[in-house]
Amino acid sequence: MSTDRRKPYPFDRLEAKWQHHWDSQSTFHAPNPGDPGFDPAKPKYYVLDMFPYPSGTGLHVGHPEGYTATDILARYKRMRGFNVLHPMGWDAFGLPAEQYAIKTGQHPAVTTAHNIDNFRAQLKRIGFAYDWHREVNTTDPGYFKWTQWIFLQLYHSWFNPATKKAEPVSTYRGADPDLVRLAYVAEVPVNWCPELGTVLANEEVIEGKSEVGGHPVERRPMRQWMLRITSFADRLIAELDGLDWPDSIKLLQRNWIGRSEGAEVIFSIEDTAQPVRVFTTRPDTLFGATYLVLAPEHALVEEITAESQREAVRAYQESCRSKSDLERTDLAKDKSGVSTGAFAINPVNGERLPVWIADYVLTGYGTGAIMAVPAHDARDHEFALKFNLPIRQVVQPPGEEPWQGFTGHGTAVHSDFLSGLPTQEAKQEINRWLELHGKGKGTVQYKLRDWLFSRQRYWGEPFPIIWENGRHNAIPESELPLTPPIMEDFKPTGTPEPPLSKALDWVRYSETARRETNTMPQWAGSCWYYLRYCDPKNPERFISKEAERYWMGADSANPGGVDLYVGGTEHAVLHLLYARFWHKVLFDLGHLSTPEPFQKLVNQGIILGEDGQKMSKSRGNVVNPDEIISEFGADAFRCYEMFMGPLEQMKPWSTSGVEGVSRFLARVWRLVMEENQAGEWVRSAALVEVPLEKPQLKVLHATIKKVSEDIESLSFNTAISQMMIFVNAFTGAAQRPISAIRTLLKLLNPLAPHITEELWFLSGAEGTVADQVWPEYDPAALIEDELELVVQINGKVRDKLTVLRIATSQEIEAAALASPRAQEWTAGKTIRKIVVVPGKLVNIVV
RNA sequence: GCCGAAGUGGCGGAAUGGCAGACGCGCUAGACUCAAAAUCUGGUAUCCGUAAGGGUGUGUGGGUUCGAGUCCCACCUUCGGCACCA
Repeated sequence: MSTDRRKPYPFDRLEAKWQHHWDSQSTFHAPNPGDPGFDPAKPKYYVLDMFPYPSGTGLHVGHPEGYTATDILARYKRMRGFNVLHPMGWDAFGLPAEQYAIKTGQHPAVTTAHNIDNFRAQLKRIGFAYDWHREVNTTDPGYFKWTQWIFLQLYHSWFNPATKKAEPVSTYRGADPDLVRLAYVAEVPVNWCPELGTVLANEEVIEGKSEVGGHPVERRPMRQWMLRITSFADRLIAELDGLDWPDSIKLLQRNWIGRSEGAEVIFSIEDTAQPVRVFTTRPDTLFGATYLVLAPEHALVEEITAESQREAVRAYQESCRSKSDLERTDLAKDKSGVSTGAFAINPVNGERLPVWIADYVLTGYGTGAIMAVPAHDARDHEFALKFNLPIRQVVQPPGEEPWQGFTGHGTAVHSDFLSGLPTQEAKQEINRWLELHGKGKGTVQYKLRDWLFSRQRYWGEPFPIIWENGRHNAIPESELPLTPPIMEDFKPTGTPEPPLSKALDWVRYSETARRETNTMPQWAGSCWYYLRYCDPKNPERFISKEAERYWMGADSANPGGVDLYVGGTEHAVLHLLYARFWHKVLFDLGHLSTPEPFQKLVNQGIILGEDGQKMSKSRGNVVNPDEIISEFGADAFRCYEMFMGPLEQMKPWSTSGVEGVSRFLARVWRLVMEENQAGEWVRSAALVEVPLEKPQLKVLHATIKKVSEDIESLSFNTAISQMMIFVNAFTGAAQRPISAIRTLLKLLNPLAPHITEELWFLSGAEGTVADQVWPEYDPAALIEDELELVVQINGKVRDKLTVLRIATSQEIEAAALASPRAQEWTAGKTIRKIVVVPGKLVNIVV
């Protein structure tokens, strides 16, 4: 494809012109309450993109998919009279910048600034209607000052189980507030990645390897900052209900939080003072327990292990410790474990149960100990078979299924006072019994763990914390922002000591106090950026009360929060969960007016390469948006991305598809313009002020209706189809009514803003399209006097019939029966039934 | 293994239970042209038939209905997520 091929219309010139116009006029600046130009009569609309990490490789075609969708909504709502907040910014802390910096010796701040300039230029080239006055950057001290401030809110708060809310830690009545803070320090087994020189969150470890780079990850205990997100588990589940999110994403979050109801049961251990607590979701099977299993790391193992087993237990613990997570969680492997030689007493019947340790029991979940019921649990069953432990039925399956290995609900058997009860009732009964006898109680467990919040990196927000005499303390708010030290060498130390520990002057806070040298994870900045956009330059607060109430608050017409949030599914769990958590804490503390940040969420599907495979450098199927824009223009690029298919769906790229959309835009161009003898574009002589013919009127109003509805429902592909139908209908006309063409320009403007502005101007209209009011359709124009009906015989189309719109069912029936084809098909047959669907069809059943 | 989403022409896809395949790509014929590109006009699921017309057809098999791509049941395939969570 030659690049000097003649352009179907001069998009290169006109796109640059309008981008400059929007920039210089601040066309899409949204005023806050109190700002000049603010109109309190206008409703607000907050439409948000997931801001990008400004990588060195620049924008790929996946970014603009979601960004174009929100841009269409922003421009559409603006024409509908809304005050639209549509901002963009940079999630610029993070590992790649730091690693690139280490490789090149350039400071990450330098490369980050360069990458941001590149991203901004690329986005402007696509013509997005962002309010660039509101740009935020998570690495800007004016921004991360407030990230640190929010951390201090967490640090100074606790979750009051009585009120189920975050409260200032001063309301805590216990002795040591450090035990309950939402931000706390703990010695926890963490995912240590030697290659990256840092700890990773569970979420950042995929199959025992780091999500970034795929390096091996091992577990080791380390002192870390944690955020008590588990306190909010119930609310994070419950408050999903009111959100307009895809059900699949809500489900993903619920599964991630992983709430399960069950019971804690207390087993005493022979010859030991300490009892073992186990968690089970099937307390109804307590009579079927034949042994206990503790996680190898369980605190009681040391105490209870019999002398004879001490050696074997120690060896097993050692082998587990050296295993990577990958090996340990490999499902294909055999069950392993050793006996401790100790015996537990089943509280319900006094039986002696051997106590084992095995790595299929995890330290981090429940109590780190289980009662094994091999008859009715697949893992226990496998373990019992391998080690020849007894298997005892206590549930009778409802059908013909064999009881051994049956894990469903049935009826309790061989279970004393539970026998005969259905599983549900048996659970309640045994919970009552346990509580009555002080042997346990019903509890709830979550898969969600507290959020491991510290990283051993340079390029992140420093914690506003100092250490003195082994105790941590917050620095005063007046010392924020706490900027990282300027360092020549910010390489990982190779030990768990973070790079900041090398900046000795910075670390030294006072004679006796030292700074915390960990930094926050990349998630921190993205947890609240949507709030900062509302009031991006405020030096006094992270967001002013007024701005928060206006953009995020609820009113009678609006449940509050961001009105539309579009981004990829890769953030369906972590980012959205973390941001909701912070939002709830800030809400509880009275800083925000609604408990949920994102009212409506839409996930765009990923764009595959032309070969139907995931785009990747190694496959060589990556599409560069810059090249597409150079060849076809930004409008064609935008429209093609929207025309590919439904927004949420995964779909392959097709460059010839871009050509098709480009042809469509060129046809729009030629509705208004034509070439003269000299090959210059001049206003078309066919464009005149004439009244519309009836069929034209119908197409026009059908198009207004369809495009309006389709934009509201984010069905941009069919909106474009309808506008193609419009263009096809008007292209052939000898005289093209100027009013109808201008209406099309308004409808097309949100999708293709440059060409429509230029044609608006060239057609001699006043002002700009962006400032026009969105057109309304006239239902009367869609009504025809005569309708074409389908005549079916036994559900098959046999004829067509034109009837008056006002015809009665009887008249339609008669006309259908009289039609020649119906006569043929019904000849000699009995008519059993006639179904008339007004405006659609007649079905004759013979 | 569990959970979720999806299967429609050569391709991307469209279709409040009511004419399956809108719109676009590709292909194809024609117009314009010395010619090509571009542009414009028409055709394009499949089988039988010169045609008129008819049969078949939305992953597979059943069902509900006057009527099913759409609703119900079972199954197959693909993709995504979680994964020894007791």
